[in-house]
Amino acid sequence: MDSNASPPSSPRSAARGRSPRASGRVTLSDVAQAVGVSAMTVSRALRGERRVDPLLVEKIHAAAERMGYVPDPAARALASQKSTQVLVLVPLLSNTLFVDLIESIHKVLFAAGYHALIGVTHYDRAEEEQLLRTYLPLRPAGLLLTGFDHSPAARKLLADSGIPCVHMMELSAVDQPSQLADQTPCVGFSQAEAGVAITRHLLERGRRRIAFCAGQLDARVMQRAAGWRTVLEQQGLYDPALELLWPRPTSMALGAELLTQALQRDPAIDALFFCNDDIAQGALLEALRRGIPVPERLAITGFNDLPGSDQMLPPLTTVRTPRGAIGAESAQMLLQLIRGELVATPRLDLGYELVVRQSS
Amino acid sequence: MDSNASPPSSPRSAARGRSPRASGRVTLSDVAQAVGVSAMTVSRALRGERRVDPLLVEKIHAAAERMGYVPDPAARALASQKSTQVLVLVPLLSNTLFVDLIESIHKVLFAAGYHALIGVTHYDRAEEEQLLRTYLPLRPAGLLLTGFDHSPAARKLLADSGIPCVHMMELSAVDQPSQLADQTPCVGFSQAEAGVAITRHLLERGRRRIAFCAGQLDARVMQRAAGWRTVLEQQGLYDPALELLWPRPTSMALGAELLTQALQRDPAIDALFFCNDDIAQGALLEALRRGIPVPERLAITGFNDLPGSDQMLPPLTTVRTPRGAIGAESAQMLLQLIRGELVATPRLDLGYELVVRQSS
DNA sequence: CTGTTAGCGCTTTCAA
DNA sequence: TTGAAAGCGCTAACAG
Repeated sequence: MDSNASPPSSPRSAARGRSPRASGRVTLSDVAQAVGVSAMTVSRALRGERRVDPLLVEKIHAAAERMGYVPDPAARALASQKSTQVLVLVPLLSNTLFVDLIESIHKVLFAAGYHALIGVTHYDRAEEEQLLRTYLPLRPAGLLLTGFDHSPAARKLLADSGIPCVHMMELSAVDQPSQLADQTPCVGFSQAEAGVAITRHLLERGRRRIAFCAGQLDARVMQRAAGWRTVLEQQGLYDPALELLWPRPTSMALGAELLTQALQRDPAIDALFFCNDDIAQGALLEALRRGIPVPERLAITGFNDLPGSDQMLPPLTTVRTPRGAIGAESAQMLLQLIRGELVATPRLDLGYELVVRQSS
Repeated sequence: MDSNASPPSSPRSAARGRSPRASGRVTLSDVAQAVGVSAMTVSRALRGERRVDPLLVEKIHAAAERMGYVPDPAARALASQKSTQVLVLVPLLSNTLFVDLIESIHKVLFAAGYHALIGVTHYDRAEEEQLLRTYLPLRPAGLLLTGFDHSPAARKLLADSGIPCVHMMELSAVDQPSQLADQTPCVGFSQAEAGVAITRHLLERGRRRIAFCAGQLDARVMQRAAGWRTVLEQQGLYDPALELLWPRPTSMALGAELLTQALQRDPAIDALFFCNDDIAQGALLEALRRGIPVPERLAITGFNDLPGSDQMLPPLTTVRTPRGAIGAESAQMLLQLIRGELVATPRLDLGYELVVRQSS
């Protein structure tokens, strides 16, 4: 046979002009050729697989570095059916709570070579579902979702995808103490217990008519409400008129509004338990404006310990929620799931801390 | 030839058991087979290319829908060297400013079939550079960056990538009014002019000793400072002692601290121009705590008109920045660049609005 | 420990 | 207007 014979043999090797479709980037086989090994070996070496000659590994790393090789995530995702993206869905970015959550997630994932793809649901199950439909085809390596409140279709998407998923901020219900807990991976704390703690604190301070004021009535807010209600019912102090629920988003202005409404509805109210610090801050300022002494005439408490709560007049009593830790631990747990490792505590309770300042 | 003859012909067609590497998802050829056309036609039809029989288009859409076909972004990116991701880099998420920016970017991009990939630089050029290194290989369709302050290496990465890019929040410098402006695409407003406007307002209110108090000394803050300085110099009122610059992040607590420092340094100061609303709010609360009458004894102004500024005691005078519009217009401009369209105004000035409330 | 082969699912290119 | 062929850059699967 003539060695000048046509195509079949080594199609890429002598290719100087490259294929018309080539992207121009340095590829795995470029590096392989330079080092004098196969592309597969380079692939293995660069991914840090075992069973590659350490000397080769070194040479390959050097060549890759020198040639400016950067792996192509699309090719990798297509070939391996995996990506390094982790989809993170939060309800909102305008609450520092979720920003803190995201920051710590990002830190843990990034260090492990994964990337957070952030989606915002605006507390809307339909929007969450659409985001899942949009981003699941990207084959994220894992999912980090806020809460458990998903549409049935979203649940199905999640289940069908088979992608590991950790739920953040709240804990799955444990029906019977004697019974084994639900094994759905989740990291958070008991929102209901935190609601109980704040309410008990107000009772200890001698408050009798404690109103619960909330906006943005998501599942977690309602759990706090349940905690509050339980305590008041135990004490025979519960009255439905003490429940001020506002379905739309929270804001400082809403706090002023709810304080006004509460006192109009029942002037005997002596404490306001707000579901979030931002409305509590607004209420505090409204009290200042109207000359209502806090805490003497009215105790005010918030939730989450957001920036500025310690600066208020008076500083706001609140519950510090461990969102940084929740983000970090969720990401860590997800990484374990992605790697197929056993998760020791798939239902991780990180607790909360009552921060008593001068507003109560 | 025996029709039972082996492989070469139609390798995929009769494949029931599929290849061992197949992902299980419905592919383009599945749809093609169902409709009885080639995969190429399905590809064209689904992407809405012209020159496909309208009847076929309809049949193909129906089949795709029925079979649950979802395009594979990785395969698409690999084959076309394009993705639908747009990389959005912001300094911070804990400032509502950037959250508003992101929200409106997301809305515009999502509607056009693109997705925002959010990265946070923490005002750190090295971190920005690392993010670019990490995400540029994803072949984002475009880039949306905050400001113009990039490391030299980052500049090179940007230039080499050839990916369209719009800079947000500030405007490129125009050296000579008569000269053609720099054509780097950007959407924002003149930070310096806004600084001038606030300072003039304070002068009009009869203030003489106006301090500039800032944290997080990024380029935009320094431009506001320059505006302030220019005005004071024109009036012969400039004094370096009036400049209180704090390199670390802003917070309400910092506002309290800077107010204290300013009055210690010079008790004659009669106005404080804060670079951001959060520190201004902190200062306002500190004034309240110390019984300093605002604005009688001390005028206080902020920047950005963040949530809560209208709730303060007294409500805060500030500059409303058009971040929503900046996000939307930047995204729109980027889409034009991606599509190779001509951009009418590559340097888009969206202005600002002085919001005079009772603190000045 | 290393290499070969054969795709992943899509789109570019060119021909009909 | 449609299709066939080829390949984007990488890795799974199997040999050796």
